[in-house]
Amino acid sequence: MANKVIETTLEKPVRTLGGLDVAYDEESDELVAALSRFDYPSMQHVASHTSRGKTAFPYIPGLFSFRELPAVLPLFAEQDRALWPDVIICDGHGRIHPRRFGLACHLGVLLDWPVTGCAKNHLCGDWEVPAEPRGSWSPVVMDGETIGAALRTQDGVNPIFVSVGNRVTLEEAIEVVLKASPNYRLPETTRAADAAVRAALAKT
DNA sequence: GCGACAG
DNA sequence: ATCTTGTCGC
Repeated sequence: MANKVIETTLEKPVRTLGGLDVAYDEESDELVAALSRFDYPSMQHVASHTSRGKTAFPYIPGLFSFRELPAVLPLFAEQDRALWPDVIICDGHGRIHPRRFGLACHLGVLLDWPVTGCAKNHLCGDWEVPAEPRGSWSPVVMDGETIGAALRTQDGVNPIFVSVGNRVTLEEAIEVVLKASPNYRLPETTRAADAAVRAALAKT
């Protein structure tokens, strides 16, 4: 499946951005997935919608997509492709993965759509701490190949990990994620999706 | 054998 | 991811 990842420049200018996140309720084995939508590059929040499901796979590092994708896919199946955000930002890695096929790649290949990975923590690969200023980044290398970047989205905060999911270049992924993170460590897309899943899970 | 390990 | 008090810093 990793061979099906297409690492190319975006085909059209980005006008909308999407963000994904999932929240769980261990007690009921229920989970909620959310897709947030933003105008780009204005980063004005347009809307967020959620989908409920049942946990059916445990969390295993390296097999993350098998846990979250079943809950995420319905968010796209319910919509016309023309309404999908131009670029989707996942809350997990893309090519930064032992088999170079993380959640963002898996979703990107299944949808055949531009997707970028954006994780809060390191999974694999060697990297150096980037310079302090916002926008600084350093490559994440594995087997001599650059598979992603450690990106500083705000001065002095810990870097986040950006990597190609599908149909974008690493440089484009870094630019989009940085512009989507004007005020906080995480992209507005991820923050909005996170707020949506928590709110939905709260009223259960 | 030992350490690392997205959410 | 989720739980959960106090604490440090702007």
